[in-house]
Amino acid sequence: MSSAHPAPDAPLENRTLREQVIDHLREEILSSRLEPGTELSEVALARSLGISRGPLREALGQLSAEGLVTTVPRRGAVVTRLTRREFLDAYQVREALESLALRLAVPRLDGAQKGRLHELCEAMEHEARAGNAARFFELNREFHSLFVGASGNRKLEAFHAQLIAQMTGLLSKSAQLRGGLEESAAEHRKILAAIDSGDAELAARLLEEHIEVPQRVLLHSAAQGLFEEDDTDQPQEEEWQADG
Amino acid sequence: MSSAHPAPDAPLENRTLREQVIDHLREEILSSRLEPGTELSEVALARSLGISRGPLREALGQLSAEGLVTTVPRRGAVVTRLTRREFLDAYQVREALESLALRLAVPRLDGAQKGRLHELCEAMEHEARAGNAARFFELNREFHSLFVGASGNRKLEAFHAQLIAQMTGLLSKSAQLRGGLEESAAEHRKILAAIDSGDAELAARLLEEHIEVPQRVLLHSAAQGLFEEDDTDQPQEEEWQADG
DNA sequence: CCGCTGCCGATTGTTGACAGTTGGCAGCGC
DNA sequence: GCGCTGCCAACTGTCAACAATCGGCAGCGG
Repeated sequence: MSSAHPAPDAPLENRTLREQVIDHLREEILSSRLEPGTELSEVALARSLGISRGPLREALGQLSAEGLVTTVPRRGAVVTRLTRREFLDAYQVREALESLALRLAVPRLDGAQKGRLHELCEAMEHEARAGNAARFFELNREFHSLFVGASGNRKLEAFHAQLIAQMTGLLSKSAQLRGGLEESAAEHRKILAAIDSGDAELAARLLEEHIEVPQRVLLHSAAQGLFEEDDTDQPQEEEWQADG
Repeated sequence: MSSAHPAPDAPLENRTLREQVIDHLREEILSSRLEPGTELSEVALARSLGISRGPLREALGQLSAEGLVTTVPRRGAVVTRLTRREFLDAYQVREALESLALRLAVPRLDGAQKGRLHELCEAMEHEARAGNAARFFELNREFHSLFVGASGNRKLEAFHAQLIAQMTGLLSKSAQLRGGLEESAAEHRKILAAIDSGDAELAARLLEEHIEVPQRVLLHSAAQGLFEEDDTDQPQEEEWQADG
Protein backbone atom coordinates (compact mmCIF):
# COMPACT_ATOMS: atom_id res chain seq x y z
CA MET A 1 0.00 0.00 0.00
CA SER A 2 2.94 2.30 0.43
CA SER A 3 4.64 1.39 -2.80
CA ALA A 4 4.68 3.81 -5.71
CA HIS A 5 1.71 3.59 -7.97
CA PRO A 6 2.33 2.47 -11.53
CA ALA A 7 0.13 5.38 -12.54
CA PRO A 8 0.05 8.62 -10.55
CA ASP A 9 -3.69 8.30 -10.09
CA ALA A 10 -5.82 5.24 -10.46
CA PRO A 11 -9.41 6.48 -10.14
CA LEU A 12 -10.57 2.92 -9.87
CA GLU A 13 -13.26 2.97 -12.53
CA ASN A 14 -14.36 6.45 -11.64
CA ARG A 15 -14.88 7.17 -15.27
CA THR A 16 -18.32 8.06 -16.37
CA LEU A 17 -20.31 5.79 -18.66
CA ARG A 18 -20.34 8.48 -21.29
CA GLU A 19 -16.55 8.69 -21.24
CA GLN A 20 -16.16 4.96 -21.51
CA VAL A 21 -18.54 4.84 -24.44
CA ILE A 22 -16.75 7.72 -26.16
CA ASP A 23 -13.37 6.00 -25.83
CA HIS A 24 -14.85 2.70 -26.92
CA LEU A 25 -16.51 4.08 -30.03
CA ARG A 26 -13.51 6.22 -30.88
CA GLU A 27 -11.29 3.20 -30.73
CA GLU A 28 -13.74 1.18 -32.80
CA ILE A 29 -13.78 3.86 -35.46
CA LEU A 30 -10.04 4.52 -35.45
CA SER A 31 -9.30 0.84 -35.74
CA SER A 32 -11.69 0.61 -38.69
CA ARG A 33 -13.78 -1.97 -36.89
CA LEU A 34 -16.59 0.47 -37.54
CA GLU A 35 -16.33 1.46 -41.16
CA PRO A 36 -17.29 4.90 -42.42
CA GLY A 37 -20.93 4.94 -43.40
CA THR A 38 -22.02 2.54 -40.69
CA GLU A 39 -25.35 3.55 -39.22
CA LEU A 40 -25.36 3.81 -35.46
CA SER A 41 -28.77 3.01 -34.05
CA GLU A 42 -29.22 4.29 -30.54
CA VAL A 43 -31.36 1.47 -29.27
CA ALA A 44 -29.25 -1.24 -30.85
CA LEU A 45 -25.95 0.25 -29.68
CA ALA A 46 -27.24 0.94 -26.19
CA ARG A 47 -28.52 -2.60 -25.90
CA SER A 48 -25.31 -4.10 -27.21
CA LEU A 49 -23.32 -2.06 -24.69
CA GLY A 50 -25.70 -2.87 -21.87
CA ILE A 51 -26.48 0.73 -21.04
CA SER A 52 -29.38 3.07 -21.57
CA ARG A 53 -29.75 5.55 -24.38
CA GLY A 54 -28.89 8.62 -22.31
CA PRO A 55 -25.14 8.27 -21.96
CA LEU A 56 -24.91 6.82 -25.45
CA ARG A 57 -26.63 9.86 -26.94
CA GLU A 58 -24.23 12.14 -25.11
CA ALA A 59 -21.29 10.13 -26.40
CA LEU A 60 -22.58 10.32 -29.96
CA GLY A 61 -23.08 14.04 -29.64
CA GLN A 62 -19.54 14.51 -28.42
CA LEU A 63 -18.10 12.35 -31.19
CA SER A 64 -20.20 14.36 -33.60
CA ALA A 65 -18.56 17.55 -32.34
CA GLU A 66 -15.19 15.90 -32.90
CA GLY A 67 -16.19 15.05 -36.43
CA LEU A 68 -15.99 11.29 -36.07
CA VAL A 69 -19.68 10.70 -36.58
CA THR A 70 -22.20 12.70 -38.55
CA THR A 71 -25.59 13.27 -36.99
CA VAL A 72 -28.65 14.14 -39.05
CA PRO A 73 -31.27 15.71 -36.78
CA ARG A 74 -33.99 13.09 -36.85
CA ARG A 75 -32.33 10.44 -38.89
CA GLY A 76 -29.69 9.06 -36.61
CA ALA A 77 -25.91 8.98 -36.63
CA VAL A 78 -23.44 7.42 -39.05
CA VAL A 79 -19.69 7.05 -38.93
CA THR A 80 -18.36 10.06 -40.83
CA ARG A 81 -17.51 9.48 -44.46
CA LEU A 82 -15.18 12.06 -45.92
CA THR A 83 -15.60 13.24 -49.45
CA ARG A 84 -12.50 13.53 -51.56
CA ARG A 85 -12.62 17.26 -51.18
CA GLU A 86 -12.82 17.07 -47.39
CA PHE A 87 -9.96 14.62 -47.36
CA LEU A 88 -7.80 16.97 -49.42
CA ASP A 89 -8.79 19.87 -47.19
CA ALA A 90 -7.77 17.87 -44.16
CA TYR A 91 -4.44 17.07 -45.76
CA GLN A 92 -3.70 20.74 -46.28
CA VAL A 93 -4.50 21.56 -42.68
CA ARG A 94 -2.46 18.65 -41.50
CA GLU A 95 0.50 19.88 -43.49
CA ALA A 96 0.33 23.31 -41.85
CA LEU A 97 -0.11 21.83 -38.39
CA GLU A 98 2.70 19.31 -38.59
CA SER A 99 5.02 21.78 -40.23
CA LEU A 100 4.54 24.12 -37.28
CA ALA A 101 4.91 21.22 -34.88
CA LEU A 102 8.20 20.13 -36.38
CA ARG A 103 9.67 23.63 -36.27
CA LEU A 104 8.75 23.85 -32.61
CA ALA A 105 9.82 20.33 -31.76
CA VAL A 106 13.27 20.11 -33.32
CA PRO A 107 15.03 22.27 -30.72
CA ARG A 108 13.17 20.49 -27.93
CA LEU A 109 13.67 16.83 -28.77
CA ASP A 110 15.80 14.96 -26.26
CA GLY A 111 17.92 11.92 -26.86
CA ALA A 112 15.26 9.42 -25.90
CA GLN A 113 12.76 10.92 -28.28
CA LYS A 114 15.22 11.00 -31.15
CA GLY A 115 16.08 7.40 -30.36
CA ARG A 116 12.45 6.47 -30.54
CA LEU A 117 12.16 8.21 -33.90
CA HIS A 118 15.06 6.13 -35.17
CA GLU A 119 13.42 2.99 -33.87
CA LEU A 120 10.19 3.90 -35.60
CA CYS A 121 12.03 4.65 -38.82
CA GLU A 122 13.74 1.29 -38.83
CA ALA A 123 10.55 -0.50 -37.91
CA MET A 124 8.72 1.27 -40.72
CA GLU A 125 11.36 0.23 -43.19
CA HIS A 126 11.07 -3.33 -41.95
CA GLU A 127 7.28 -3.41 -42.18
CA ALA A 128 7.45 -1.73 -45.58
CA ARG A 129 9.65 -4.51 -46.89
CA ALA A 130 7.35 -7.06 -45.30
CA GLY A 131 4.36 -5.37 -46.87
CA ASN A 132 2.53 -5.14 -43.57
CA ALA A 133 0.53 -2.00 -44.20
CA ALA A 134 -1.53 -2.02 -41.00
CA ARG A 135 1.49 -2.16 -38.73
CA PHE A 136 3.26 0.38 -40.92
CA PHE A 137 0.55 2.95 -40.46
CA GLU A 138 0.49 2.45 -36.74
CA LEU A 139 4.20 3.24 -36.66
CA ASN A 140 3.68 6.11 -39.06
CA ARG A 141 1.07 7.62 -36.80
CA GLU A 142 3.34 7.35 -33.80
CA PHE A 143 6.18 8.96 -35.75
CA HIS A 144 4.10 11.99 -36.65
CA SER A 145 2.41 12.18 -33.28
CA LEU A 146 5.71 12.05 -31.44
CA PHE A 147 7.06 15.35 -32.63
CA VAL A 148 3.62 16.93 -32.49
CA GLY A 149 3.56 16.00 -28.84
CA ALA A 150 7.14 17.20 -28.44
CA SER A 151 6.24 20.61 -29.81
CA GLY A 152 5.11 21.56 -26.34
CA ASN A 153 1.96 23.09 -27.78
CA ARG A 154 -1.07 21.38 -26.31
CA LYS A 155 -3.61 23.09 -28.50
CA LEU A 156 -1.65 22.03 -31.55
CA GLU A 157 -1.52 18.50 -30.23
CA ALA A 158 -5.25 18.44 -29.61
CA PHE A 159 -6.19 19.80 -33.01
CA HIS A 160 -3.78 17.43 -34.70
CA ALA A 161 -5.23 14.45 -32.90
CA GLN A 162 -8.71 15.53 -33.87
CA LEU A 163 -7.70 15.93 -37.49
CA ILE A 164 -5.89 12.61 -37.66
CA ALA A 165 -8.89 10.91 -36.13
CA GLN A 166 -11.13 12.36 -38.80
CA MET A 167 -8.82 11.17 -41.54
CA THR A 168 -8.40 7.67 -40.22
CA GLY A 169 -9.82 4.94 -42.31
CA LEU A 170 -8.88 6.76 -45.45
CA LEU A 171 -5.39 7.31 -44.14
CA SER A 172 -4.45 3.69 -44.55
CA LYS A 173 -5.51 3.96 -48.15
CA SER A 174 -3.06 6.75 -48.85
CA ALA A 175 -0.29 4.18 -49.08
CA GLN A 176 -1.42 2.89 -52.38
CA LEU A 177 -1.87 6.52 -53.34
CA ARG A 178 1.71 7.15 -52.49
CA GLY A 179 2.94 4.37 -54.66
CA GLY A 180 4.59 2.37 -51.97
CA LEU A 181 5.41 2.02 -48.34
CA GLU A 182 9.15 1.91 -48.94
CA GLU A 183 9.21 5.32 -50.54
CA SER A 184 7.30 6.71 -47.59
CA ALA A 185 9.78 5.11 -45.20
CA ALA A 186 12.65 6.67 -47.11
CA GLU A 187 11.04 10.08 -46.76
CA HIS A 188 10.77 9.59 -43.04
CA ARG A 189 14.43 8.71 -42.97
CA LYS A 190 15.34 11.96 -44.71
CA ILE A 191 13.20 14.00 -42.34
CA LEU A 192 14.84 12.29 -39.40
CA ALA A 193 18.29 13.13 -40.76
CA ALA A 194 17.31 16.79 -40.89
CA ILE A 195 16.00 16.57 -37.34
CA ASP A 196 19.25 15.04 -36.15
CA SER A 197 21.23 17.82 -37.78
CA GLY A 198 19.04 20.31 -35.93
CA ASP A 199 17.83 21.93 -39.12
CA ALA A 200 14.19 22.60 -38.29
CA GLU A 201 13.59 24.56 -41.48
CA LEU A 202 14.83 21.75 -43.70
CA ALA A 203 12.93 19.14 -41.72
CA ALA A 204 9.72 21.12 -42.01
CA ARG A 205 10.19 21.57 -45.74
CA LEU A 206 10.83 17.87 -46.25
CA LEU A 207 7.78 17.10 -44.16
CA GLU A 208 5.62 19.37 -46.28
CA GLU A 209 6.75 17.54 -49.40
CA HIS A 210 6.18 14.24 -47.66
CA ILE A 211 2.62 15.13 -46.83
CA GLU A 212 1.98 16.61 -50.23
CA VAL A 213 2.66 13.38 -52.07
CA PRO A 214 -0.71 11.73 -51.45
CA GLN A 215 -2.36 15.05 -52.15
CA ARG A 216 -0.94 15.22 -55.65
CA VAL A 217 -1.86 11.64 -56.40
CA LEU A 218 -5.33 12.24 -55.10
CA LEU A 219 -5.65 15.40 -57.15
CA HIS A 220 -4.83 13.51 -60.30
CA SER A 221 -7.46 11.16 -59.05
CA ALA A 222 -6.48 7.59 -59.40
CA ALA A 223 -8.63 6.49 -56.51
CA GLN A 224 -12.29 6.63 -57.38
CA GLY A 225 -14.17 4.28 -55.14
CA LEU A 226 -12.70 5.48 -51.86
CA PHE A 227 -14.99 8.42 -51.35
CA GLU A 228 -18.51 9.58 -51.49
CA GLU A 229 -18.90 11.92 -54.41
CA ASP A 230 -21.58 13.99 -52.77
CA ASP A 231 -19.81 17.30 -53.14
CA THR A 232 -23.01 18.42 -54.74
CA ASP A 233 -24.32 20.62 -51.95
CA GLN A 234 -21.54 23.05 -52.67
CA PRO A 235 -21.36 24.09 -56.30
CA GLN A 236 -18.14 25.90 -55.57
CA GLU A 237 -15.60 26.16 -58.33
CA GLU A 238 -13.21 23.26 -58.48
CA GLU A 239 -10.27 24.94 -60.06
CA TRP A 240 -8.10 23.32 -57.44
CA GLN A 241 -8.45 20.18 -59.47
CA ALA A 242 -6.65 21.75 -62.38
CA ASP A 243 -3.75 22.97 -60.35
CA GLY A 244 -0.39 21.24 -60.63
CA MET B 1 -46.62 28.61 -52.15
CA SER B 2 -45.22 28.90 -55.58
CA SER B 3 -43.14 31.98 -54.93
CA ALA B 4 -39.42 31.65 -54.41
CA HIS B 5 -38.43 31.07 -50.85
CA PRO B 6 -36.21 33.68 -49.26
CA ALA B 7 -34.17 30.79 -48.00
CA PRO B 8 -33.79 27.57 -50.00
CA ASP B 9 -35.17 25.57 -47.12
CA ALA B 10 -37.12 26.83 -44.16
CA PRO B 11 -37.27 23.89 -41.75
CA LEU B 12 -39.87 25.78 -39.77
CA GLU B 13 -38.38 25.38 -36.34
CA ASN B 14 -37.32 21.85 -37.04
CA ARG B 15 -34.21 22.41 -35.03
CA THR B 16 -33.66 20.25 -32.06
CA LEU B 17 -33.69 21.64 -28.55
CA ARG B 18 -30.09 20.56 -28.13
CA GLU B 19 -29.06 22.53 -31.20
CA GLN B 20 -30.87 25.63 -30.04
CA VAL B 21 -29.26 25.42 -26.64
CA ILE B 22 -25.82 24.92 -28.19
CA ASP B 23 -26.20 27.97 -30.39
CA HIS B 24 -27.60 29.98 -27.51
CA LEU B 25 -24.82 29.13 -25.10
CA ARG B 26 -22.17 29.53 -27.77
CA GLU B 27 -23.46 32.99 -28.52
CA GLU B 28 -23.61 33.83 -24.82
CA ILE B 29 -20.01 32.78 -24.37
CA LEU B 30 -18.68 34.41 -27.54
CA SER B 31 -20.38 37.67 -26.66
CA SER B 32 -18.81 37.53 -23.21
CA ARG B 33 -22.21 37.62 -21.56
CA LEU B 34 -21.04 34.43 -19.92
CA GLU B 35 -17.58 35.13 -18.60
CA PRO B 36 -14.88 32.48 -18.44
CA GLY B 37 -15.01 30.74 -15.11
CA THR B 38 -18.77 30.94 -14.77
CA GLU B 39 -20.18 27.76 -13.27
CA LEU B 40 -22.99 26.22 -15.28
CA SER B 41 -25.41 24.39 -13.03
CA GLU B 42 -27.52 21.90 -14.92
CA VAL B 43 -30.70 22.35 -12.92
CA ALA B 44 -30.43 26.12 -12.82
CA LEU B 45 -29.67 26.46 -16.52
CA ALA B 46 -32.33 23.97 -17.54
CA ARG B 47 -34.90 25.75 -15.44
CA SER B 48 -33.91 29.16 -16.76
CA LEU B 49 -34.22 27.89 -20.32
CA GLY B 50 -37.49 26.12 -19.60
CA ILE B 51 -36.26 22.71 -20.68
CA SER B 52 -35.24 19.51 -18.98
CA ARG B 53 -31.73 18.46 -18.12
CA GLY B 54 -31.41 15.94 -20.96
CA PRO B 55 -30.92 18.23 -23.97
CA LEU B 56 -28.96 20.65 -21.81
CA ARG B 57 -26.49 17.96 -20.80
CA GLU B 58 -26.01 16.99 -24.42
CA ALA B 59 -25.42 20.62 -25.35
CA LEU B 60 -22.86 21.02 -22.58
CA GLY B 61 -21.11 17.86 -23.69
CA GLN B 62 -20.88 19.09 -27.25
CA LEU B 63 -19.61 22.49 -26.19
CA SER B 64 -17.11 20.68 -24.02
CA ALA B 65 -15.85 18.79 -27.07
CA GLU B 66 -15.52 22.13 -28.84
CA GLY B 67 -13.49 23.46 -25.96
CA LEU B 68 -15.87 26.23 -24.97
CA VAL B 69 -16.74 24.75 -21.61
CA THR B 70 -14.69 22.54 -19.34
CA THR B 71 -16.45 19.62 -17.71
CA VAL B 72 -15.12 17.96 -14.58
CA PRO B 73 -16.68 14.51 -14.29
CA ARG B 74 -18.76 14.89 -11.17
CA ARG B 75 -18.25 18.53 -10.46
CA GLY B 76 -20.17 20.25 -13.20
CA ALA B 77 -19.26 22.48 -16.10
CA VAL B 78 -17.64 25.92 -16.24
CA VAL B 79 -16.99 28.29 -19.11
CA THR B 80 -13.46 27.49 -20.23
CA ARG B 81 -10.74 29.69 -18.84
CA LEU B 82 -7.53 29.62 -20.81
CA THR B 83 -4.21 29.74 -19.08
CA ARG B 84 -1.58 32.04 -20.50
CA ARG B 85 0.19 29.07 -21.94
CA GLU B 86 -2.92 27.76 -23.65
CA PHE B 87 -3.60 31.20 -25.04
CA LEU B 88 -0.10 31.41 -26.50
CA ASP B 89 -0.45 27.91 -27.89
CA ALA B 90 -3.69 28.91 -29.55
CA TYR B 91 -2.03 31.96 -31.02
CA GLN B 92 0.66 29.85 -32.65
CA VAL B 93 -1.90 27.50 -34.16
CA ARG B 94 -3.97 30.42 -35.32
CA GLU B 95 -0.94 31.88 -37.04
CA ALA B 96 -0.31 28.66 -38.96
CA LEU B 97 -3.97 28.29 -39.89
CA GLU B 98 -4.52 31.84 -41.07
CA SER B 99 -1.24 31.90 -42.93
CA LEU B 100 -2.32 28.86 -44.90
CA ALA B 101 -5.76 30.37 -45.39
CA LEU B 102 -4.36 33.57 -46.80
CA ARG B 103 -2.08 31.78 -49.23
CA LEU B 104 -5.05 29.80 -50.49
CA ALA B 105 -7.44 32.72 -50.52
CA VAL B 106 -5.45 35.41 -52.32
CA PRO B 107 -5.80 33.89 -55.81
CA ARG B 108 -9.48 33.17 -55.16
CA LEU B 109 -10.77 36.45 -53.83
CA ASP B 110 -13.25 38.16 -56.12
CA GLY B 111 -13.98 41.86 -56.39
CA ALA B 112 -16.83 41.86 -53.92
CA GLN B 113 -14.75 40.15 -51.26
CA LYS B 114 -11.84 42.51 -51.74
CA GLY B 115 -14.27 45.39 -51.56
CA ARG B 116 -15.61 44.08 -48.29
CA LEU B 117 -12.06 43.81 -46.95
CA HIS B 118 -11.50 47.46 -47.84
CA GLU B 119 -14.73 48.40 -46.10
CA LEU B 120 -13.69 46.48 -43.02
CA CYS B 121 -10.28 48.11 -43.08
CA GLU B 122 -11.73 51.58 -43.20
CA ALA B 123 -14.30 50.77 -40.56
CA MET B 124 -11.56 49.41 -38.31
CA GLU B 125 -9.54 52.57 -38.72
CA HIS B 126 -12.62 54.59 -37.87
CA GLU B 127 -13.46 52.57 -34.77
CA ALA B 128 -9.81 52.63 -33.76
CA ARG B 129 -9.78 56.43 -33.79
CA ALA B 130 -13.08 56.44 -31.93
CA GLY B 131 -11.65 54.03 -29.39
CA ASN B 132 -14.58 51.65 -29.74
CA ALA B 133 -12.81 48.41 -28.95
CA ALA B 134 -15.85 46.11 -28.99
CA ARG B 135 -16.93 47.14 -32.46
CA PHE B 136 -13.32 47.03 -33.61
CA PHE B 137 -12.93 43.42 -32.65
CA GLU B 138 -16.12 42.44 -34.33
CA LEU B 139 -14.78 43.94 -37.55
CA ASN B 140 -11.42 42.36 -36.93
CA ARG B 141 -12.99 38.96 -36.59
CA GLU B 142 -14.91 39.38 -39.80
CA PHE B 143 -11.74 40.49 -41.59
CA HIS B 144 -9.85 37.39 -40.58
CA SER B 145 -12.80 35.07 -41.07
CA LEU B 146 -13.47 36.41 -44.54
CA PHE B 147 -10.31 35.14 -46.14
CA VAL B 148 -10.40 31.97 -44.09
CA GLY B 149 -13.81 31.33 -45.61
CA ALA B 150 -12.53 32.33 -49.02
CA SER B 151 -9.73 29.79 -48.82
CA GLY B 152 -12.19 27.21 -50.08
CA ASN B 153 -11.01 24.78 -47.42
CA ARG B 154 -13.92 23.80 -45.19
CA LYS B 155 -11.88 21.87 -42.71
CA LEU B 156 -9.60 24.85 -42.29
CA GLU B 157 -12.60 27.07 -41.80
CA ALA B 158 -14.09 24.76 -39.20
CA PHE B 159 -10.89 24.43 -37.20
CA HIS B 160 -10.30 28.16 -37.35
CA ALA B 161 -13.78 28.90 -36.10
CA GLN B 162 -13.29 26.45 -33.27
CA LEU B 163 -9.99 28.01 -32.35
CA ILE B 164 -11.27 31.57 -32.48
CA ALA B 165 -14.22 30.57 -30.33
CA GLN B 166 -11.87 29.15 -27.73
CA MET B 167 -9.82 32.32 -27.70
CA THR B 168 -12.74 34.69 -27.45
CA GLY B 169 -13.02 36.67 -24.29
CA LEU B 170 -9.29 36.96 -24.07
CA LEU B 171 -9.09 38.07 -27.68
CA SER B 172 -10.57 41.44 -26.91
CA LYS B 173 -7.87 41.92 -24.32
CA SER B 174 -5.11 41.48 -26.86
CA ALA B 175 -5.66 45.05 -28.00
CA GLN B 176 -4.12 46.52 -24.95
CA LEU B 177 -1.44 43.92 -25.39
CA ARG B 178 -0.81 45.19 -28.84
CA GLY B 179 -0.43 48.73 -27.67
CA GLY B 180 -3.21 50.22 -29.67
CA LEU B 181 -6.05 49.67 -32.08
CA GLU B 182 -4.67 52.07 -34.63
CA GLU B 183 -1.45 50.15 -35.06
CA SER B 184 -3.46 46.99 -35.58
CA ALA B 185 -5.60 48.74 -38.17
CA ALA B 186 -2.48 49.89 -39.99
CA GLU B 187 -1.23 46.32 -40.11
CA HIS B 188 -4.49 45.21 -41.66
CA ARG B 189 -4.09 47.94 -44.23
CA LYS B 190 -0.67 46.65 -45.17
CA ILE B 191 -1.90 43.09 -45.46
CA LEU B 192 -4.75 44.24 -47.64
CA ALA B 193 -2.32 46.06 -49.94
CA ALA B 194 -0.38 42.83 -50.39
CA ILE B 195 -3.63 41.00 -51.12
CA ASP B 196 -4.60 43.57 -53.73
CA SER B 197 -1.25 43.20 -55.43
CA GLY B 198 -1.84 39.46 -55.56
CA ASP B 199 1.28 38.69 -53.54
CA ALA B 200 0.07 35.84 -51.36
CA GLU B 201 3.53 35.15 -49.95
CA LEU B 202 3.98 38.72 -48.77
CA ALA B 203 0.45 38.88 -47.38
CA ALA B 204 1.00 35.69 -45.43
CA ARG B 205 4.29 36.94 -44.04
CA LEU B 206 2.75 40.24 -42.96
CA LEU B 207 -0.10 38.33 -41.38
CA GLU B 208 2.28 36.17 -39.42
CA GLU B 209 3.97 39.26 -38.06
CA HIS B 210 0.60 40.78 -37.32
CA ILE B 211 -0.48 37.79 -35.29
CA GLU B 212 2.86 37.53 -33.57
CA VAL B 213 2.66 40.96 -32.00
CA PRO B 214 0.36 40.06 -29.10
CA GLN B 215 2.34 36.88 -28.62
CA ARG B 216 5.54 38.79 -28.00
CA VAL B 217 3.88 41.22 -25.64
CA LEU B 218 2.30 38.35 -23.80
CA LEU B 219 5.60 36.55 -23.63
CA HIS B 220 7.22 39.52 -21.98
CA SER B 221 4.22 39.31 -19.71
CA ALA B 222 2.74 42.67 -19.03
CA ALA B 223 -0.70 41.23 -18.41
CA GLN B 224 -0.86 39.33 -15.18
CA GLY B 225 -4.46 39.19 -14.05
CA LEU B 226 -5.96 37.99 -17.29
CA PHE B 227 -5.27 34.33 -16.82
CA GLU B 228 -5.41 31.50 -14.42
CA GLU B 229 -1.91 30.57 -13.44
CA ASP B 230 -2.68 26.92 -12.98
CA ASP B 231 -0.04 25.64 -15.34
CA THR B 232 1.04 23.50 -12.44
CA ASP B 233 -0.19 20.16 -13.70
CA GLN B 234 2.49 20.25 -16.35
CA PRO B 235 5.95 20.89 -14.97
CA GLN B 236 7.25 21.10 -18.51
CA GLU B 237 10.22 23.34 -19.16
CA GLU B 238 9.30 26.89 -19.93
CA GLU B 239 12.26 27.89 -22.06
CA TRP B 240 9.77 29.35 -24.49
CA GLN B 241 9.51 32.21 -22.06
CA ALA B 242 13.13 33.12 -22.56
CA ASP B 243 12.98 33.09 -26.31
CA GLY B 244 13.05 36.32 -28.24
C1' DC C 1 -6.30 22.89 19.88
C1' DC C 2 -5.89 19.69 15.87
C1' DG C 3 -7.25 15.85 13.11
C1' DC C 4 -10.40 12.29 11.92
C1' DT C 5 -15.02 10.03 11.24
C1' DG C 6 -19.57 9.92 9.92
C1' DC C 7 -23.65 12.21 8.34
C1' DC C 8 -26.20 15.51 5.08
C1' DG C 9 -27.53 18.53 1.43
C1' DA C 10 -26.77 19.43 -3.23
C1' DT C 11 -25.49 18.16 -7.66
C1' DT C 12 -24.53 15.03 -11.28
C1' DG C 13 -25.07 10.31 -13.59
C1' DT C 14 -28.39 7.05 -15.24
C1' DT C 15 -32.64 5.06 -16.28
C1' DG C 16 -37.17 3.97 -18.36
C1' DA C 17 -41.23 5.80 -20.28
C1' DC C 18 -43.72 9.13 -23.17
C1' DA C 19 -44.36 12.08 -27.21
C1' DG C 20 -43.36 13.67 -31.78
C1' DT C 21 -41.53 12.98 -36.32
C1' DT C 22 -39.87 10.44 -40.35
C1' DG C 23 -40.04 7.40 -44.25
C1' DG C 24 -42.27 3.63 -46.31
C1' DC C 25 -46.19 0.89 -47.71
C1' DA C 26 -50.81 -0.64 -48.42
C1' DG C 27 -54.99 0.68 -50.29
C1' DC C 28 -57.96 3.62 -52.77
C1' DG C 29 -59.37 6.56 -56.60
C1' DC C 30 -58.66 7.92 -61.33
C1' DG D 1 -51.36 1.08 -64.67
C1' DC D 2 -50.28 5.38 -62.14
C1' DG D 3 -50.51 8.72 -58.54
C1' DC D 4 -52.21 10.14 -54.26
C1' DT D 5 -53.91 9.68 -49.47
C1' DG D 6 -53.75 7.83 -45.16
C1' DC D 7 -52.00 4.57 -41.86
C1' DC D 8 -48.06 2.22 -39.57
C1' DA D 9 -43.83 0.88 -37.59
C1' DA D 10 -39.46 2.41 -36.10
C1' DC D 11 -36.73 5.69 -34.61
C1' DT D 12 -35.20 9.82 -32.32
C1' DG D 13 -36.26 13.82 -29.04
C1' DT D 14 -37.72 14.95 -24.51
C1' DC D 15 -39.03 14.42 -19.92
C1' DA D 16 -39.34 13.34 -14.91
C1' DA D 17 -37.81 10.21 -11.38
C1' DC D 18 -34.23 7.26 -9.25
C1' DA D 19 -29.56 6.30 -7.71
C1' DA D 20 -24.82 7.40 -6.83
C1' DT D 21 -21.29 10.56 -5.71
C1' DC D 22 -18.99 14.73 -3.89
C1' DG D 23 -17.90 18.59 -0.63
C1' DG D 24 -18.72 20.44 3.69
C1' DC D 25 -19.81 20.43 8.49
C1' DA D 26 -20.89 18.81 13.05
C1' DG D 27 -19.31 15.92 16.49
C1' DC D 28 -16.00 12.98 18.63
C1' DG D 29 -11.43 11.47 20.06
C1' DG D 30 -6.68 12.36 20.82
